[in-house]
Amino acid sequence: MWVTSKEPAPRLRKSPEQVRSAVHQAVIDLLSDPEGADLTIPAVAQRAGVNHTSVYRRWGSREALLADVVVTRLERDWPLADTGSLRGDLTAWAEAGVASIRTAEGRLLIRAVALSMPGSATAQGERAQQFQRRLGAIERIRERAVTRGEVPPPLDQILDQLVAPLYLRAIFGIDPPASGYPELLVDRLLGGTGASRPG
Amino acid sequence: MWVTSKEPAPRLRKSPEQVRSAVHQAVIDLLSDPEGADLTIPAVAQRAGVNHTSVYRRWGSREALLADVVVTRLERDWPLADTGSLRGDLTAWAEAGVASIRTAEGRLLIRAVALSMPGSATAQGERAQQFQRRLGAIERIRERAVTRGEVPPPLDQILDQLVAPLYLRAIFGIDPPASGYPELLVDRLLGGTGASRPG
DNA sequence: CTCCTTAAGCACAGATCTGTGCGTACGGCA
DNA sequence: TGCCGTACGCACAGATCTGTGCTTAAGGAG
Repeated sequence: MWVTSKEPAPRLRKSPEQVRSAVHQAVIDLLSDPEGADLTIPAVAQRAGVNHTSVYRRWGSREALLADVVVTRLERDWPLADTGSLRGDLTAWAEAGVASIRTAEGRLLIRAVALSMPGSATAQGERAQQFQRRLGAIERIRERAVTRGEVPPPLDQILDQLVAPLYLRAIFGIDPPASGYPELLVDRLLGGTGASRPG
Repeated sequence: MWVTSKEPAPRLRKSPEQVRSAVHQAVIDLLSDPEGADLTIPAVAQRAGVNHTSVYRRWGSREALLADVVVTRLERDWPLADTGSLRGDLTAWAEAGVASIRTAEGRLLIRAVALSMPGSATAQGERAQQFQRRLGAIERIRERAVTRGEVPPPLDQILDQLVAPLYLRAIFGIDPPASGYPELLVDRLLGGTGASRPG
């Protein structure tokens, strides 16, 4: 009894880059697509068309994988602009954020920033630290402003009035006002028209 | 070969209320205590000294259990005050929030509000809706203000300037400024001293 | 072309989670 | 006191996740 085409199954193998790309996309898909798919490593691997051991060995854990995807995509989709002024930089940053929030993927990524942090209370310092890294863009904006001779608001205030609204809306899926939102936030932060100019 | 004390193991059983209480506390403990304990139902049950089937049958899923704990505790720890004025109500609400944020348990609960939502993008509407329920306090504060003849800021603005900073700090474990923070937030929202008085 | 390092795929197994059926303790009620 | 519904604990089992050892394909260096 012969089985036709008994070739030993070409076993086509993906290159490391293909694996990386496919797995990343699979994570996004699983976060987006089904209702409450629980983003397990076998599920990701299957969706990516990759053996699950490849994922286990490369990333080690679900947390690490998620963090990798989030950092990679967010740094690509929510970049740091350099417009030459504090107000311009903050507005550009907020605009990029609003644009991200308006896409399903963007909301998922920002939300995952909160989820991907180590979940314990003991690790609260870690979480703050990781988040601070994500806030590197804000810090650099402030530093550039100082170099220029501008006086930026303290980080706490930027957190409260610019970062927090964007993150809250992303996490809970609340649409931002239809138009002028980035400018509105920056105006509230810096004052009506241009209050942050040096003396 | 006789085994000494062959009594059939008294099989001491907890009452439903004891189970509920022990399980709730176990969830809090597991969220707080270890590094990255993953809050599985067996783990919760073991920590609570309860059979895991009890948890499965009563709550059904990890998500439902977490949501139950969060709602119960938050409504207890972050209540809604009635001070007789919009400014007073908002300040009291913010003060309660800051107090919660300063405790490890409070941060965990608020953070869990975000985590306990159904994780899919499709269910974004649901998440917003659930969050809106948590915002019932804010809505009631606004309604009472309107009844009094005051003109409260739109919900969006309260979200941006009062709710978002508190939630962001809770989720990412960023300590609020040492003193005067609730008043600071409310002042930014309503204006320096008492701008929300009716005409 | 050959060697060599890297990493993907396969087979297999232990651990853990999830869920079901059954017996029975507890509290309320007549 | 006896009956009865609720729901807790136990035993057991299927599914799924997590991880290991091995083989082998792919790409670069000499």
